[in-house]
Amino acid sequence: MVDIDGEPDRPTPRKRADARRNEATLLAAAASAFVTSGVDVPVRDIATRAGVGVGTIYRHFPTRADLIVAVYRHQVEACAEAGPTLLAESDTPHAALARWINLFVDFLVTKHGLAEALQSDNAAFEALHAYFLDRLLPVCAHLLDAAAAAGEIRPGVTAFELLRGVGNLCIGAGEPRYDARRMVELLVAGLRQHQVTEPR
Amino acid sequence: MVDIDGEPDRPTPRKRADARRNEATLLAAAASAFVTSGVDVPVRDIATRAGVGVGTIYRHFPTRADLIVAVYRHQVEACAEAGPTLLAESDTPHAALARWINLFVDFLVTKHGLAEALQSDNAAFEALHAYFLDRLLPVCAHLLDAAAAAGEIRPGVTAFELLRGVGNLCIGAGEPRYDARRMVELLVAGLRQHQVTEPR
DNA sequence: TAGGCAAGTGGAACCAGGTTCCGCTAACCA
DNA sequence: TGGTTAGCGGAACCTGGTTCCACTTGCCTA
Repeated sequence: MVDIDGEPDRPTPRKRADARRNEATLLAAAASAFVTSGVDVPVRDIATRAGVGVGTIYRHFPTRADLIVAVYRHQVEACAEAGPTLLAESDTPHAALARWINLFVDFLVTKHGLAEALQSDNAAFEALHAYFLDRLLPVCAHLLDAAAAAGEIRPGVTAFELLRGVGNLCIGAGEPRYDARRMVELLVAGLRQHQVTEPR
Repeated sequence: MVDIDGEPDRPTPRKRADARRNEATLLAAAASAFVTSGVDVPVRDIATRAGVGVGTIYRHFPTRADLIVAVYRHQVEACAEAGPTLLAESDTPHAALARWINLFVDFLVTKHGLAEALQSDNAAFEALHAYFLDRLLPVCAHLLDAAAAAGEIRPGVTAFELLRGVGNLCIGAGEPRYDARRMVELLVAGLRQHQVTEPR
C-alpha cells in the first residue's frame, strides 16, 4: 500500500500553518452551516462564515462532495465499524442488519439534505456517493450475506440496492407527515423470508 | 362543482387563437423534451424546441410544475381512476393495493427525473407535489383502508407516507444496479401483516 | 534578521439557468 | 379598416457555482 500524502514524518510537514488553520476553520464553518441550512448551503455562505474567500474553499475542497465527506467522515467510519460489532452481538444476522440500518438511517435523517445529495445525479456529488459506497457497501454486503446464509431473508437483493433504497426512503425526513424510520422498517420487514422453505 | 375555465360555450372563447396554438405546441415540445432530457430540462431548451420565446412559456405555465402537471395530467388521472377498478377486480384489497402501486411505479420510473422532482423540496415543485397528492392520496387511502379493514396489513401506515415512500424508492430508477420495482415490492411485502393476530 | 519565493488567499469575473419586464406584433372586434 | 389590447420575444437581471490571477504572507536560507 502506498501512502497518499506522506505521514507526519521528517520530510517537511507539507502545508503552511495558515493553510492548516484555514482548513480547520472551514470544516467548522461548513459543519455549522450544514446544520442550519442543509448541505446545499451556498458556497459563499460558508466562505463568509469562515471569514475567507470562496477561492480558499475551492483550494481545500475542490468539490462540495469533498467538503461534505470531510465533515461527516468520522460518523461514516463509526457506522462502518459498527457493522461487524453488531453482527457479533445480535441474536440473528437479520437483527444485526436491522440494527445497522437503523444506525445508517439515524445518521441520514439528522443531516438535513444529505440523503437528497447522496441520491442526486448531480455530478458534484459523485465523490460523495462513491465514498459512502466505498465505505458502507462492504459492510452492508457482509451483513446481508450473513442473513442470507442463515436463510432469514429473501434472496436476490443486493447490498447496493438495499443501501440505495434505504437512502432514498430517508429523503424528506423532517416533513412531519412522513416517518422515514417506519418506511425503512417496512422495507427491512419485507426483506425477511416469510416462511422458511426448508430448514434443511 | 365550479368549472375552472369556462367550457367551449357562447360568451367569448377567451383566449386568442395563436395563444391556444402556442399552448399546444409548448405541451408537445415539453413532452418530447422531458423524454429526452428529463423534467429538469432548461426552460430555454423547451422554448427553442417550440420555437417561442421564454416569456411565452411563463405566460402559459408560470411554474415548471404547471408545465409538468399539464404534460402528465392524463396519466395521473388514469392512475387515479384505476384505483377503484382494481379494488373491484382483485381477489383481496392487498392485491389491489399492490397492483395499483405497480401502476404508480410504472408511471414514475418511465418519466426520467419525475420522482426526483416530486420529492424535491424546491419551491418550484410545490404545485406538482400538491397535484399528485390531491389526485392520488384519496385513491391510495381508499385502497389502504380496504386492506386494513380486511386485516391484511399492519396498522399505522398512512397513505401519505406510503405514496411518499414509494415515490422515494423510484428515485434513481434508470441506474442499472438499482431495481426500484423490487424495492417497492419489498416495501409492500413489509406492509403485509405477518401473522393474523385475531381474525375477528 | 532580511530577502526571496512559492504556497496560499481573496474576490472580481465568468458561466449557467431561472425569472422578469416591456416594447412590439398581430388577432379580433366594431 | 382601424383601434385596442392579448400575447409574444428576448434582452436583462438574479442567484449560485466555478475559475483565475494579482497580491499577500509563511517559511527557508544566507
